[in-house]
Amino acid sequence: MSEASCPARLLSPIFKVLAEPNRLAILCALGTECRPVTDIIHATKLPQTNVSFHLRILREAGLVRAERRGSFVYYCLPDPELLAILQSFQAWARAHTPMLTLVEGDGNDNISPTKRRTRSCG
Amino acid sequence: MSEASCPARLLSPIFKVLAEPNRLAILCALGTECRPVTDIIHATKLPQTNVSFHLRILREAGLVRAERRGSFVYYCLPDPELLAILQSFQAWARAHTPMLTLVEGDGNDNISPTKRRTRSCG
DNA sequence: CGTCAATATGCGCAAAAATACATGTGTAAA
DNA sequence: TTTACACATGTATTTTTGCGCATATTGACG
Repeated sequence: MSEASCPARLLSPIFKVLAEPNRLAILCALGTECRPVTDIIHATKLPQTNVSFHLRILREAGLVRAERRGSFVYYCLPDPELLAILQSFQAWARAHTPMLTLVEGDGNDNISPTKRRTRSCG
Repeated sequence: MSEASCPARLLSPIFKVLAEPNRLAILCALGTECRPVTDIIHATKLPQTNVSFHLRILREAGLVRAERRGSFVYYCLPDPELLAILQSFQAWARAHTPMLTLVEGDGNDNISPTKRRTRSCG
């Protein structure tokens, strides 16, 4: 059980691509359809060069696919299941991380582990 | 469909935490059990300060929980479902990204979209 | 109380990554 | 072929982030 069954090296580059808010916004803007870059620019309100920059990273990671149609380049997800996975992940996040835009938490997320002795996990 | 249903702002910080290979390795080293930091250090072969550094980030993200037992601090996942989600993600990655440690791909992952006219998505 | 082991933190640095700006490329139409 | 539009790329700059080192804190023990 050294690292063969550990998804670290496999998932890390994908998570690194998905960690960028603008890239996630681009994926969401795409949804399940193919859309030209101009649409993405309008949907995300990002400058064109920035959108192209992120699209390249998404493309090289295999998270989007590009096809030219005339003078437009359409981008789409290679698999709609990716959106489903993202949403299930989102559901988990909603349930387990109170560190959102919520005004305040119970203060349990920023304690120093040196301070507690709860002992409920063992 | 502006950004309320878009998981960008919600998932981005979590992905950012998960994007670090050593942090994923720590999560994998934890598995479903609670283990003291020393165990994690041995399992990951990382220097102690580095492990503590990453553990803090994981803790503040709500991805691990810390409990002191005597002079040891045990870390564990707040929810075993996280591992399941990671594995489903891994399954998806295996199927959709040939950009792994594979010696070579079909060359379809680094093409410039300016070069192609496949037209199979419309 | 002094010491040791376990763990956390502050700081400086180096590497990486994101953004903006300028520019290049390709395609369609005049 | 010239112009205009859609998109990509290269470069410089700034910000972020991971790491190592030294050090501080905490608890067990004598």
